[in-house]
Amino acid sequence: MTSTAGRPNFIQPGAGGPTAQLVASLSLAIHEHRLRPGTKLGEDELGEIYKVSRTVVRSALQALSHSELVELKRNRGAFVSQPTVREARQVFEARALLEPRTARSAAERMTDEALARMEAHIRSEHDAIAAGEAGKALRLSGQFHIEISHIADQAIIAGFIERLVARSSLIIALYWRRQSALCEEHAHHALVDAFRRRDGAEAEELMKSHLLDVVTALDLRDSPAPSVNLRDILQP
Amino acid sequence: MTSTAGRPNFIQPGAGGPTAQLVASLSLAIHEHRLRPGTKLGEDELGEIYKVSRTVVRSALQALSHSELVELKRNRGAFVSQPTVREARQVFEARALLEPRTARSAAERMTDEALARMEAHIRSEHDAIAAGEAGKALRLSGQFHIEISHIADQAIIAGFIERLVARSSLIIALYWRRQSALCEEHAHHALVDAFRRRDGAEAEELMKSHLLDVVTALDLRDSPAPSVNLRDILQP
DNA sequence: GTGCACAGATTTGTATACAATAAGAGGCAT
DNA sequence: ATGCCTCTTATTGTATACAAATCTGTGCAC
Repeated sequence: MTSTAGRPNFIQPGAGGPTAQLVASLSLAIHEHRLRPGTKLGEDELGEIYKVSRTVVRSALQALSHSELVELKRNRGAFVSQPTVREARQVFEARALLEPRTARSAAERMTDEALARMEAHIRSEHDAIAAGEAGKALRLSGQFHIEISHIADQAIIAGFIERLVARSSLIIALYWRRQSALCEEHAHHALVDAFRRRDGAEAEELMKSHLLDVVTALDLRDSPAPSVNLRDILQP
Repeated sequence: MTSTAGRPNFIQPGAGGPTAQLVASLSLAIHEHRLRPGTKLGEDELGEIYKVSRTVVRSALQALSHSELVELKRNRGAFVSQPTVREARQVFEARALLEPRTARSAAERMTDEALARMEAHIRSEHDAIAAGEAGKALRLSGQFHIEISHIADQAIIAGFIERLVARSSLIIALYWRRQSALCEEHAHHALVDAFRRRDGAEAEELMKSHLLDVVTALDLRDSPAPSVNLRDILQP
C-alpha cells in the first residue's frame, strides 16, 4: 500500500500544512457522524493517531472551535460540540432566513457549468444512499446547500451558511428522529429542477419548505446522548 | 503606576487566559483604527510588547484570523486584514439583509432594561464624539449594532452581525470618504426613539436607511493605503 | 457504609529550542 | 548598468520540555 515503507501516515507533507489536513480530517469525521457530539478529543491521543506533535493538534482544535464544531473547555480539553435544543432552533431560524433568498439568487445566476456540477452532486448523493454509506450521504447533503450558496456568489453569506450547515450536522446527530433520508433526496432533486429552469421564485419556495421539512424531522425536546472511543473511528 | 514594581504588563493573570486578553487588546486596537489594515503583526514583536511567549501570540493571531480581522499568510506572517472593494460591498449587502429584520425583532422584544442600556450607549457615543475621541466613537458606533442584535435574542444571527461589524470597521478604515460621524449619531438616536415606542416597522426602516447612508459614505472604487509601525500604538 | 480529604497520575497551558521557509543584500556575469 | 544567482539573515512552523490545573483512586474518619 505504501511505496516508501514505514510512513503509513495520513498527514502528508505539503498541502497547506499538517494543521489544515488535521482540521479537514476531523471535520470530515464529524460531518459523517463517525465522531459523535460530546466525544472527548484528547491532545496526546490525536497526536499519536496522526503522528504529529501536540502543537499542531492544539492548532487544529482551536481552528475547529472557531467553526464551532468543537468546544474548548479551559484546562479540561476539547469535545465535539453538543448544540442545545435552543441553539438548534436558532440555527434553523437563521438558515430559514438566509437560504431561501440565496437559493433564489443561485437560480437567477445559474450557469451551465454550475448546473452540471449540481446535477453531478445529486448523482453522488444518490450513489452514496444506494451504497448504504449513510455518513457520506449526510455530508454530501450538507455540501449541496453550500454549493448553492457559492453559486449565488455572495461569499460572506456563503461563509455563514457553511457554518450553519456544519452545526446542522451536529444537530442532526443529536436530534434526528426519522430514518429516511429519502425526503432529502427528493427535495434536492426538485431544487435542481428549479435551477435548470432558472426559476428563482420556485427555488426560494422549495428551499423554504425543504428546511421546514428538516426541522420537523427533528425532535427538539429532550437532551443528548454522548461519547464513544476514538482510535477505531479515525483509521481510514 | 504599578504597586508591585517591575510588572508593568498588560496581561494580567486570570481573566480567561493570556490569549483571550491579547485577542481583546488587538481587537480593540483594530476597531479603534490604531492598527490600520495591512499592518504586519510580527510574532516576536507582539510577544515582546505584551511579555508573553510566541505560543500565546500565535494562538491569539489564529483566533483573530478566524474572526477575519487578521489575515494569516503561510510562512509570511500575520497582517491586519485589508478587505477588497468587492468584499466591502458583500459585507454591506449581508448587513442589509440581516440587520433591518434584527432591528425589528429588537424593537418588538425591547425591555425597559435593554432600552436603558441603549440610551446609556448613545450617551457614551455622544460623549466620545464631544471629547474628540474618534477611535472610541467609532468602536462604540459598531457596538451599538451588536447590542441591538443581542436584544433581538438570536444568538446565531448576533454572532454573524458581530463579524460583519468587525469587518465593517476595517472597511471604514480603508474606504471612508466623509468626515462627519454626526449622521451616525442622529441615526442611532432615531433608532432608539423607535425602540422606545416599540415600533418594529419603523426600526426596520430606519436601520435599512442607516446602513444605506453608511455605504454611500464609502468610496468603493480604488485601493488601500497600508502600514505603520507598532510599538507606539499598543502602549495604553 | 458513606463522605471527605489527600496524593498520585493524567492532561492541558505555556515557554523555549530547533528546523524550514522566505525575504533581502551583495556579488558576479553578461 | 542590469539582471540573475547565491548566501545571509530574519521570521515563521514544529517539536519538545516544563509548569499548572484537573481528575481518579485510595484511605481515613465518622
